[in-house]
Amino acid sequence: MSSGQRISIMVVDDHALFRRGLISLLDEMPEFVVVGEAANGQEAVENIQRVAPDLLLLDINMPVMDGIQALSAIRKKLPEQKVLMLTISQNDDDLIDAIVSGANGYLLKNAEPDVLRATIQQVVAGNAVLAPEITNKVLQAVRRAKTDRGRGLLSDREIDVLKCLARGQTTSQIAATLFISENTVKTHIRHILEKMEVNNRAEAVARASQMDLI
Amino acid sequence: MSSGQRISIMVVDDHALFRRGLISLLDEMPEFVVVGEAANGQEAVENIQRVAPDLLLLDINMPVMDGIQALSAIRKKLPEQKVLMLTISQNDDDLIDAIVSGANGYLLKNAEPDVLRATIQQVVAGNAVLAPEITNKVLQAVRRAKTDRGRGLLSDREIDVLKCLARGQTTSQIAATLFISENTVKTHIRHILEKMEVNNRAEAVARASQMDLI
DNA sequence: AAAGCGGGTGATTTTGAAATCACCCGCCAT
DNA sequence: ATGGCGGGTGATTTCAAAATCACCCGCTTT
Repeated sequence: MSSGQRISIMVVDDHALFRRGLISLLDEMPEFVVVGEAANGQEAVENIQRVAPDLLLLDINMPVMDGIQALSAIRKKLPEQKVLMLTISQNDDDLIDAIVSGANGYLLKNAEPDVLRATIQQVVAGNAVLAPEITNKVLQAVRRAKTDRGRGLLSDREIDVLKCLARGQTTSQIAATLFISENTVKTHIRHILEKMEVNNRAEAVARASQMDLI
Repeated sequence: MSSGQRISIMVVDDHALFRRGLISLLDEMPEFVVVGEAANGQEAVENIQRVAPDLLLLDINMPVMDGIQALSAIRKKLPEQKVLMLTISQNDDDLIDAIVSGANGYLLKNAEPDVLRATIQQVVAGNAVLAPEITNKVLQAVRRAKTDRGRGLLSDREIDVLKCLARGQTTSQIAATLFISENTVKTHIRHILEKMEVNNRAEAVARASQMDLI
């Protein structure tokens, strides 16, 4: 789409009244032109190449084929296609699935028309845009992922030792607390330092704290 | 801060000219009042409780103590403190470290004043806000994390089998391809279905494709 | 000089996952 | 009835990580 031309949009939603209302709204905006519509994901996948919109507005919860499956299929066929999810779902799994499947944006249906307009323009311009509440969820997901990765990195015993370190215990105190020898504690600490790629126990504790491991 | 009052801000940046310029800019905005400043993370940590701003504007690359370390320390002391990173760094590690350490927003120094104004208001209102380029990076990080988790979930052999399944091969064809018995292939498939929490091989292939495992 | 501390190298045993395979069953097509 | 297919249960061997411990060294404090 060259400079000055209108952005072409395809709208996918199973609720006819919502879809048609949205199309009316978009048609009233001089920057956009609605070039296609579909009532479920399967229709979207079947028609998108023929319709060739600049941007696909895609609901998630739909019959026949949901928005995530449709997105996956579309992403395979059209790697550069801009897709903006427009849904009521704030469900973490839906959100992560949408992102993993290649969504360029995620907006909630409670957004104001002006927000939709600005978001469409941003996404077409190459930026990822999330609804504010969704951004919070994504950041929380990133934090959880880091904590989970950390937990997967260290064994239960190593975490035990790390917790003792965080309480300021010495090697011999930790040995007494966990009923193991000092030499065992030192070996666990060695593995902790290796796995976390840090140089000493203070750094390990700082890193573990940051990762919510302890 | 009650309705109608100005948002109080503390600015942390090691470059005096930038910091002072930013403070002038913020002071010109009727919605804000700058109540404190610091030239490094350590000063920020030391002073924030006394200063008690509604929002902390925090650079990352600073001497003495960087913004990430400061953020971690501040987050421990003041779990509800709003912190908006303001940095030039688009480095993935910095970004993830900031998020993991509890940043409420991440803005780049190339943002326009109006964007800064709107972002501060959004963050104080409880929303997480990221610069557009940063949102893209976060989404990519989420995708990578999912793929990495998938790779960590399955052994190399299981991935081999999954790739064969994706090519449409049958159990006996896979056995021939990998030089193992059909029974071995079936065991691998069983473990794949268990680990991915799916019910059949088609679902496993769909999920693996979505996760960029194959 | 000795004790206490953290950091380092090396070893052995145990444990659980990985990788292998056999066999059984139901369904469908021939 | 038979063959081909996917799904299921169970077993054995191998291997790498987990968990354990011994010993040595340098530094600091007493």
